[in-house]
Amino acid sequence: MPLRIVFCGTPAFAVPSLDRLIAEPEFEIVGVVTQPDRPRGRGREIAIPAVKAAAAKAGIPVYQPEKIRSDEAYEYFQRVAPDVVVIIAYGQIISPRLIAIPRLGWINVHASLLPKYRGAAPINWAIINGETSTGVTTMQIDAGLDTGAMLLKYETVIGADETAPELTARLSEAGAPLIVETLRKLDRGEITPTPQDNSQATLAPILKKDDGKIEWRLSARKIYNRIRGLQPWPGAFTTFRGRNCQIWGKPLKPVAAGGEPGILLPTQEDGLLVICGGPVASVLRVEHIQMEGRNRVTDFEFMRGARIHAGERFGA
RNA sequence: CGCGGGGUGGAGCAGCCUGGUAGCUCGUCGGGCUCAUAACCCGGAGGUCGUCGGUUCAAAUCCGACCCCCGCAA
Repeated sequence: MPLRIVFCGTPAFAVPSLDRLIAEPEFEIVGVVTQPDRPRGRGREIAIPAVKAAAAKAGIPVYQPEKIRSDEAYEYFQRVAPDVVVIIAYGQIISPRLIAIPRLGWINVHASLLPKYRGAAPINWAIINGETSTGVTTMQIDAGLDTGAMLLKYETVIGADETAPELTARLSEAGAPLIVETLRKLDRGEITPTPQDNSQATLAPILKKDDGKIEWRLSARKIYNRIRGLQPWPGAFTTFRGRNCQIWGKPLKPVAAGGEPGILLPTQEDGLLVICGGPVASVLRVEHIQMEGRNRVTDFEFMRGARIHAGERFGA
């Protein structure tokens, strides 16, 4: 008898795990639950969740409740009667009565080494905080926010220049074999859940637009961590001549340059530099910039069109 | 019908409101200067001004439709 699984998930991060579970004969995906199709992005066009597309491709029935805590959704889970529910980046809180339904519980794949970075944006905050390693943890869902007992972990080094989308893709792939192994061992009773040490817990709250606003008083290194960690949204942005602009760049080693953080230093050899703060003054090399309404361009191209005057600055 | 900005020689921009010789920086080609240079000087080539239609004696510029790109918002 294959293990009967209901899979809950929404964005692309969950797809590798779903695909892997579908491919394993010892598991049977009896249903996929995902968020409703909703208007998204420019033009407010209705977007189909990545998980829905993947489920449809495999011919698995999809259920898209507006609220998973509704009576209707409760009845759905009772009727389908899974042995276990796998939930990855679904996007809604699960109520205790739902958690109680499957005999093996609800198993979550979380993109951090718990109890660090509980919450919606663990990958982004790990990079923003300059962590050098992170990972994926499988855990049992309980009533709290990513507080359940841990099952298996995968650890990996964060590349010095790795961006959030890159790390997301890697951890997404890493989650697939981990969830398979977790379910397999859980079914055989080969795993002892390990409670999280709450005293070590940290939070990774969902990103806000404002998190991307560049504070030029920070060190170039910290700003760089934000540039890497806040992709693809909200990105790291500032203002130039009263208009918003997205910034990509990296710290430049030592450059003797004083001045207020945010001041621009156009150079012919090293491109567009910006004075940053920190314990000692630091400098960020702007590699690419995108003014609102314009395409993303290199700093050299930007300087040609913008004609930067002495003393001009970002974020003024 | 969510809000807004933009598509101008190879690149980045100005010009549009207040229609009438298409400008600037860079690149490119030729020449000059220099020990030398991505520096400097002189000269040249290169543009259906996103597409279609309308108004006008005249449209990059005003009006309409469409295509593509981007920011906000999610």
